[in-house]
Amino acid sequence: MAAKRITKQEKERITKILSLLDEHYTTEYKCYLDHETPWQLLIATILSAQCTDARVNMVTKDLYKKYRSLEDFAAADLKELEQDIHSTGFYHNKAKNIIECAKTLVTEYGGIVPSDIDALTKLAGVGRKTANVIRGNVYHEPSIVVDTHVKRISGKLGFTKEEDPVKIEFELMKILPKDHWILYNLQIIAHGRSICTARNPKCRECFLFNLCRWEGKNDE
DNA sequence: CTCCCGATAT
DNA sequence: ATATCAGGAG
Repeated sequence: MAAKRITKQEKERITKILSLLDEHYTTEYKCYLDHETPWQLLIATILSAQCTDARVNMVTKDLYKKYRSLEDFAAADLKELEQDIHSTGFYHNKAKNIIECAKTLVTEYGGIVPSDIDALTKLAGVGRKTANVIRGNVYHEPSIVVDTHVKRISGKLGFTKEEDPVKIEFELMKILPKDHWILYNLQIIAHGRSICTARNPKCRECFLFNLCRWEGKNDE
């Protein structure tokens, strides 16, 4: 794999951005989705598609009291589970996927969430983003999670011009140091929620203002 | 590319 | 009223 050629100035800009992110946000590998076990994080992440993590945490709080194991989810009644997760949206697909995913984990993986990217993405409702969340937060394997915030903000920062999440993932792997791969996602989510929001980003309050390449900066 | 979909902020 | 939220599958 040919290394992406980056100018010295660009490398310094990236280093400054990462160090400012470290300064303002967490440097812990602490996930924003509440969970006690790997399989709980997997289900929470499936539920998090197009839904705020605050909402997911409200739902999982009761969900994990009712369904105490993967076996419970595997044996769950579809309509009942749909009601249990209703407020997260996409509840038909999510409920169906969670049950199928739980069944596969119980019957084929002995109830253990795999760390292999291919094994993970074969599970129902688990795509590349969810798989990388598990790899990073459960197994601490360096991985780049490209969610809506990483996609939006990486583009604005000038880290990538790609639109496809997989291409963005590989671009970021080339320019970000490996020890920041997991952290980058967590910090960008925090930044994306507080300052670099999708609508009306608060560029004036942004500590990355002078390092950002976005041409639509609102700076009066 | 389209569909899935409720809750919330603007 | 509408855009957006830790996306994934057909």
